[in-house]
Amino acid sequence: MLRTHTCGELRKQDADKQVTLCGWVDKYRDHAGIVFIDLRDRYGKTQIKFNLEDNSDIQQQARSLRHEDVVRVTGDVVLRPEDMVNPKLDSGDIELRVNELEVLNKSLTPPFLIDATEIPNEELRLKNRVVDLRRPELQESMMLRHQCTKIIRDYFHEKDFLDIETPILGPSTPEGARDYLVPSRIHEGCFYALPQSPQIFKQLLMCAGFDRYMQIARCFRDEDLRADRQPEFTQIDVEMTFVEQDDVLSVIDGLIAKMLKELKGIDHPMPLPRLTHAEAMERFGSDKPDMRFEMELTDLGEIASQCGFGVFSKTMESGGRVRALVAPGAAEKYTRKMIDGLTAFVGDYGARGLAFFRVKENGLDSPIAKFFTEEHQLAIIEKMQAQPGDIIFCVADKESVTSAALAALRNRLGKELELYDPKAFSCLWITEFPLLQFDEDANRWVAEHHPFCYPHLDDIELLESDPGKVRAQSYDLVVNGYEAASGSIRIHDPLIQQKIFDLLQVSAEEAEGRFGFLLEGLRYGAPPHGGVALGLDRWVMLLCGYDNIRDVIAFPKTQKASDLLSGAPSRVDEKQVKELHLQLDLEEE
RNA sequence: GGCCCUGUAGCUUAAUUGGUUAGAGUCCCGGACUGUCGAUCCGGAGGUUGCGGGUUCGAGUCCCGUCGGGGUCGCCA
Repeated sequence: MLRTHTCGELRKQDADKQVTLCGWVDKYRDHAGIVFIDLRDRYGKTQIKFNLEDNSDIQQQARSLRHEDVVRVTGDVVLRPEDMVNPKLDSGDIELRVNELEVLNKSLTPPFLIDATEIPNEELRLKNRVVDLRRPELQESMMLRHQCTKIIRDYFHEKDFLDIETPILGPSTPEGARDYLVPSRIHEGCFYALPQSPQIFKQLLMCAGFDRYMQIARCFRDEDLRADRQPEFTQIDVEMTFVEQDDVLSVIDGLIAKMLKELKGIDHPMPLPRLTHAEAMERFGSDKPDMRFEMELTDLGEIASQCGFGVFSKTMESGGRVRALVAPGAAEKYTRKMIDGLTAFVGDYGARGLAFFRVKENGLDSPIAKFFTEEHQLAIIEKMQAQPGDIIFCVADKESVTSAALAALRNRLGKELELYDPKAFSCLWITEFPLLQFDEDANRWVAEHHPFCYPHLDDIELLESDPGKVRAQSYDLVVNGYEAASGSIRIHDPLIQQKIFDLLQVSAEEAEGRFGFLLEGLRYGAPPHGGVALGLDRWVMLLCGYDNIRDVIAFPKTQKASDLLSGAPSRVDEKQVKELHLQLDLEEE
């Protein structure tokens, strides 16, 4: 080793030792006669000093050191004078009195400073990711990510799970997200697809008797990006044999308890609370409600039907709904102009308007209050359990719009009104998702989760009579309003699997062609099985307290799915294209 | 595909809302300084205001287009 110690480990008790450190020049303070440098590596910082009286040659050389130079220094650990101790530094009791200096690599002037209190814009950071990754925030998020996967691997190992790898080059499957395709050189006109998840392969591992499987698996989806979505991301993929839903959930409960305890010192109530999909939609308008605060939706349909406000009564007549939420103490904080902003905001979710009432001691204050009798006003206040100073926001529309708009409004108000501790964690399971959803455009049923979910046992008969009412044995883990895991009990019976494909209008022939290898697996003694996949990136993001997944990925992609560091994706040689039997149809420049 | 925000020295930003030579901090370069730790002090360099066009006597500022970055709706089994 070129060093005897790291920059983070020297303490009082190391005084008088001769040591060698390597690291980056973090800060330098040149006083002519004495030069101080904070030397940095991933373990911490140690102040090193060059005294003119000790060695004028080395001291002279030290004066030319600049940010990010890489150096190796040897010297004596000395206690700092008592009044020169730096309490901000873990190693602040000591410093290194250098008597040998080797510049391992002189750095160009970095595009931005590592210790900057001002964070450079993200484009620049991504282009210069190597420098960016030296920033303490990213160093910490990478370390936390490692701790996280370490805990996960240990946990599943202790519970007899096997880590088995599945193919990256697989078949393209028709349902679901858009695939990233890889053309085959050997098979003309054929393509591999990168996995959207190892779903089918892990089911086959269950069929093969591996009983308990886990993998930290990279997944790829060629869809548009979001703050919490990257085209390639990492799942903690889990599958178990001879289990029911409760078994899967409690294994994950144990993992979450361990992660929150060991990484954040949090004792989350266990088992994690559960809510059916139907109840979540009714109470929060969302299948991923942020449970750090209350603010539930309330149905005002009864009053809306009777009132004199045409928008409300007509919505009810046409089979829509009028639902509302209470923004506690918002009456003073939200001006008319700000409420107009909220109206535009819910417009993004399809709501054509946002009715609001300021709650007073003896009634409601609103441009539309005149359409409501005193009796109705009091009934609304009673029903909403509103207090003077609150604002009641209502959306009247078809049910799906009231849900989407009010759920989004709830999240926004919760944040703006500071209704929760941003450092808190609140997890819950959402269960019993609908198995199918009717796609109006395609005029057919599509799988809500994926086509391998086992229907709820009580609903099997509905598959024929009323497919939209069939609940799946599926579940999502929601953390602070983010979908942090998702899974289901799978179909292990090829006949039921075929029935689902029929409903999805996937013909037997097509199913055989696309999923034949799964169906075949199910035919040779497939055991009941089920599993779940956790979004690792999102978990690390939440554990770090970030609202952006890129800060927990070493080399992330931009919203347009390019890597500003490597330049991917990029054009390739015509020769490579030809070898793959492809022809590019590009516009001439 | 839609909507919104954004782009000014290497970096973080200001520019009195269309008005003189685009200002500051930091970084960088030079000088001073033997106990700093956001070192301090003095001096210097550093700008095609992303790019292209338009309106105007005059554009960093307004308009159109375009490129990059971000947020979001659709999309994401």
